[in-house]
Amino acid sequence: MRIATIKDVARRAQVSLKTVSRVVNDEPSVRQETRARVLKAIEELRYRPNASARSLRGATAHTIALVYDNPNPHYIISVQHGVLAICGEAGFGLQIHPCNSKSSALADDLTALAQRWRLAGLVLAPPMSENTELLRALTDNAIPLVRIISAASDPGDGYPCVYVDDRDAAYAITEHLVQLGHTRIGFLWGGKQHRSSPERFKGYEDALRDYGIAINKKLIVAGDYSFDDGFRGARRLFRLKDRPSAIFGSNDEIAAGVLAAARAAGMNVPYDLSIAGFEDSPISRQSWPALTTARQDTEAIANHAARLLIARIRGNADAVGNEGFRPDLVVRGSTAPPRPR
Amino acid sequence: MRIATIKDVARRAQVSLKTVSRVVNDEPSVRQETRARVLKAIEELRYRPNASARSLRGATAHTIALVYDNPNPHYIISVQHGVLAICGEAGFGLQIHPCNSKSSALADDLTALAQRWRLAGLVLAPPMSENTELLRALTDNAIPLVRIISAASDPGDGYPCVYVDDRDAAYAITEHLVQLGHTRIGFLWGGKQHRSSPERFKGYEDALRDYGIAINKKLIVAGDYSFDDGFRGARRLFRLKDRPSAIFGSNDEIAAGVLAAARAAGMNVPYDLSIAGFEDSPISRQSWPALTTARQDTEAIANHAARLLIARIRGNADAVGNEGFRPDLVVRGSTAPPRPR
DNA sequence: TACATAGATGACAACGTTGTCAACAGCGGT
DNA sequence: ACCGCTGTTGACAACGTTGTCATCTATGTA
Repeated sequence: MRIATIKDVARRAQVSLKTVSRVVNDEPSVRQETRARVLKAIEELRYRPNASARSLRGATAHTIALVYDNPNPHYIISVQHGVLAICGEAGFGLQIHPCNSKSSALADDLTALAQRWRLAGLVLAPPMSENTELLRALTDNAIPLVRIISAASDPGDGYPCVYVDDRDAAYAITEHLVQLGHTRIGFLWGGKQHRSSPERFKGYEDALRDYGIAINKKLIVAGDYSFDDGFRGARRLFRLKDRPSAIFGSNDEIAAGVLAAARAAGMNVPYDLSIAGFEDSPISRQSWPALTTARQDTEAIANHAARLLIARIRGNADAVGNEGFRPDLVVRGSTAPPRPR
Repeated sequence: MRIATIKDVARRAQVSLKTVSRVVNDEPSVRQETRARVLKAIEELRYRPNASARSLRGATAHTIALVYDNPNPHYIISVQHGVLAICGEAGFGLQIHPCNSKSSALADDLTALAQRWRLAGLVLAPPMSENTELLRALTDNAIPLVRIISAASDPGDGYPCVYVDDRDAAYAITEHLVQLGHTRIGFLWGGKQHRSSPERFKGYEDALRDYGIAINKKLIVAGDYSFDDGFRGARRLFRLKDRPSAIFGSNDEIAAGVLAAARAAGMNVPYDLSIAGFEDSPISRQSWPALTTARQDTEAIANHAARLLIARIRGNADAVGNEGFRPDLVVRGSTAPPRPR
């Protein structure tokens, strides 16, 4: 069965192509009666505008891309759904584009992608969103973009963004541990190329300083936002003469790794060791005990990013970022006061 | 900077539009020398064919959609990446389309989607792939599709598919438990609308029968492929007078729920209780002890589905499904011989 | 009555690409 | 010299839509 075109609708409704176009695009100056006739024809023929023709006529396709390189499926799916929801409302399509953030050809790849599909713009997830060189290359090619970054405020570098205050949330988590009575609190870093890592560390550092607890470098271990790194990092901390009584993992995966290591070492969480994560990903709820963490409303963040991008595409160059998303502390069973010595 | 079109290339290479088109599409009958001249111009102008124009000219866009309604992010991401890899090779774009498998408007939604974007075809993930009514509606609208299903062989109902032999793998898992010495083996069902659920149950049933162990209905609990159902189901089994010594959860989420319930009940896994899952999702590795499970190579399965779809789109209507994917048993720390009474 | 004004509608071109067909050159065979 | 072939190239239309401009009608005003 041939798919109906605007021509078929025009013939059936006894009007010109242009009038149908006007009805479809909700343009004014169509008589009520005419509009009704056209709508009826559209309905009867099950007419759907051809996106290819539309985008050929206009300068760009009504499609944006989501660019990411992040091993965390739950996070990515949330971002995807958040962006998709807005795309759906706005009549935009979405292309997903996982890629290698370390590739030197990234800028060329993305430019080629955008040109090939005449993409209207890009949403960049971390860590791509924090690669200034890339941002400049894309901007030089006049590709609209919005990025999701970790920062306390809009960095004001001219690249539009939606920002999440990881520092503040990490502060809250550390504060929670301190208030439980912990003073020896381990910290496991996330990946270095993610800006969220130093932000979260800063929150940890600031909280300790504010509560008058000295930073102990031995309690701080590098890592890469992975379960295995959490496991290894925890083992390293367990070998210290003076073990930490609490460990703050830079994300839930790391914290789950710490939990596994604690279990392997025969420790009883939270009594022998408190553990906190970050993100409120499913793994934090599906551990036993469930992990204290910081809830990030990733879908809302992605909603915001997509809305911002589409507003800019539509010509509202002043459309501005958010007032700042701030993850909320979620206290669960993995944290408790330290065991008295 | 304006994006170069085929016209610009033609002008610069001193040839006609059509000749450029021939070079771009690797058509024969272009002199070596001409081809080189055109390629040079393409390079210099960084020309990229406009996908919208191409698809407007042809019958459909070079874009397919992946349709799913599955709460498991790891599974979905794997399928996405598997499909994307093939799309990349073949020069196809991908639209992702999460949806509600229970929606009655699903067939209409998908038809509208396909028409609007002039999609070349659909890849359907479970459980959409197992909804015959939907398949018929799509086929009636001449929308090419390939589905990923759970079955021991191609059902031969005319809808092309890639199939995964869940029954066989579930048999292997059950056999593993039996061979460890378990005779009271609990089974937690997955979601009813997933065809994989009865398949996995069948594997459990068949193995028990083959080893002469009577099926005990009390040990079989309904569920929905979720952690929480695993938790609840396990608690129910724990209340039995004669508890199972092993529990087979229909997927890793369920098994992780069982593990949490066991932990909450103070049991020592695997000595007090053996637990097995299905899928080899990250949660199975990130539990402690890590879960015995069946490894599904989801990306390879998705690769295959995408290849099959694209072959059919390209006119090879006889392109046929796989020889059957069969998940492999992966033995980890969560299973051990039962404790002697 | 004439005239300006606004509202409704349509004709037409253009977006970038590819399929169809025609043109032309060079070649070997009659 | 003529024919028919093959290989190479280009002119042109068409895909479905929307922006531009022109036309036409009805209405209100001088």
